[in-house]
Amino acid sequence: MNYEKYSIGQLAKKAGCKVETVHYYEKVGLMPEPPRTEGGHRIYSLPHVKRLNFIRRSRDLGFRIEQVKELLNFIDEPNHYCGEVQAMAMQQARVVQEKIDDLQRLKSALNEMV
Amino acid sequence: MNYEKYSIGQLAKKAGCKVETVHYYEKVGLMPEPPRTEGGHRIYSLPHVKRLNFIRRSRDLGFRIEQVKELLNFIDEPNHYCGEVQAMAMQQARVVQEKIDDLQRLKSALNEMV
DNA sequence: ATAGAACCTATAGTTACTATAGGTTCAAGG
DNA sequence: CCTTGAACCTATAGTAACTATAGGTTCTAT
Repeated sequence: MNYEKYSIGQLAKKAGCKVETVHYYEKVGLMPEPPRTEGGHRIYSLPHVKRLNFIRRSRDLGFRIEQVKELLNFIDEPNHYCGEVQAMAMQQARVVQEKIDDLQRLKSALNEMV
Repeated sequence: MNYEKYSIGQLAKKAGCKVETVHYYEKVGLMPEPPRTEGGHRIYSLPHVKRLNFIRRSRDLGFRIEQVKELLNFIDEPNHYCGEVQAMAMQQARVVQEKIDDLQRLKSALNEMV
């Protein structure tokens, strides 16, 4: 039952980003400070991989670091039942839908050219 | 038949961005150098408004400046019939579709919380 | 004619990385 | 065991895409 462990290089590779980017995300509080080896090397496990993948995808879709933090709150937060949290999730879902609509229009424009 | 004219401030307002951003886009070659008044103030018209709106929406969807330039090429380019241009348009359409899929997944995740 | 809002250029600061420097740790072969 | 080179460490500088500031000029509306 003890999970597989990853070095920062392996983690970065799995998420398709640079080691330095992971350092940066740790500094700004997007990624947690993980356990370390005796010598000080960072040790990651599966949840870290998933979290980093989520961050990368969100950033790639045009969300700011602060917005990604808000999105991650919904994942970290255990009480989804609170009305305020639900309202925020709905608001974010609307933002996402607007982006989808914009992309659909862009795709149509591109396809019309072909 | 002579079109409505806009100052840089009016243009920026219509696209929901800052005057400085328009200056920047001109510097990096996304926006053209427009005609000027005697005194040197920039004069814009409707096509500029449309172009700036397109740039802003694309940037907001996570496209880099260089990618936006490529997308604008499809709009500026008169010969859509060239096979190479069509292939590039199709490639871009696939990139856009991937972003749409990612956003759909994110939206589902958010809606599941509500 | 003039006051003040909006414009001009140039430069410095911010965000989100990305690259470099100079040193330490780890792991694989001898 | 020992060494050697890849991967890691921290800290700092550089880049992309804005954003803000400074110091001055033009435009517009009384």
